[in-house]
Amino acid sequence: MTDHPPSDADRFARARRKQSMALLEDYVELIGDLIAETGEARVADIADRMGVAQPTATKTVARLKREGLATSRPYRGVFLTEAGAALADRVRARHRTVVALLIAVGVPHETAELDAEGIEHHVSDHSLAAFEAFLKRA
Amino acid sequence: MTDHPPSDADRFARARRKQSMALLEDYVELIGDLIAETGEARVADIADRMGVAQPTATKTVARLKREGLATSRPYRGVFLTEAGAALADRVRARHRTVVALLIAVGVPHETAELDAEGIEHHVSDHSLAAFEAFLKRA
DNA sequence: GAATATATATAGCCAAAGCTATATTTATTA
DNA sequence: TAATAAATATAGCTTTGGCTATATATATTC
Repeated sequence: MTDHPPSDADRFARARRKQSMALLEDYVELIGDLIAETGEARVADIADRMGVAQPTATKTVARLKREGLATSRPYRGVFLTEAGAALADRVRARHRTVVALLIAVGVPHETAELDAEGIEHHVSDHSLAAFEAFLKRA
Repeated sequence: MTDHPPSDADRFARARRKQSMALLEDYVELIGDLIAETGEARVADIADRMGVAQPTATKTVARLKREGLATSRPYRGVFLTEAGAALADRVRARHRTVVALLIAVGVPHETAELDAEGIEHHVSDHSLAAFEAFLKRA
């Protein structure tokens, strides 16, 4: 039971859920990058790299903390929890695979990077595995 | 000039713009489908197929009207403008191509349909052309 | 044609993600 | 160390996209 093909409504609901994760994924990946690059993730740098105003970044960091992905103390930098760091790693790997697949099917490099930014959040583990298999045999 | 490679902020801003179009694209496609299938697009049917409550569908139809994509009169069905119908056609074609590409690289049919729902909105015309070329020579 | 059922609209709520303006805290430098 | 600069936080606004509850209009059926 519960094995009927997904309805339109099911598919849309799924896409909405993925979308609500997308921003969190981008933030944890960026915070991981900043820590790797500069040793710390400051709210001002996060805002700058995300292309948003500083209070917007502050607010989203608060959401990351609520969701158990990051920690921070007032007027100090932002850090990833274990869960946040693990998510960042998965997101980074998925991003690379999506870009590689796009290039493999003929999308120019720069376009691949641009489109991947939105696409990656909607690629399931199932599809990701298929992409990796395709890239291996291509 | 203005030809430096896109920054992170540029890419994120682009993905945000695409996302804000996504819901409108889904609605016009669905409205087009309903009209094709049943001769009319009623708010109750739109809500049902989108998997949202009826007032949510009403509100989004209002936004479609504001954006010049649809028309409607109180307690009557919803219709697409020329712009709305043209968008629906483009969206439908893009959806088919994205599903076909996913299948071509080895993603199972049902997963392809599920993932395409979110992915399609972030596939640029440039990538779409590459997908079509790949499918042709595959 | 009046009663009932169905469909649509409206009111009012919530959370997310953006913004500007301003207060506060931390860091730097004169 | 006091003044200044820079970073962060907070307040308060907007739009979008959800929701429930309820009012109103249209359709149906007795």
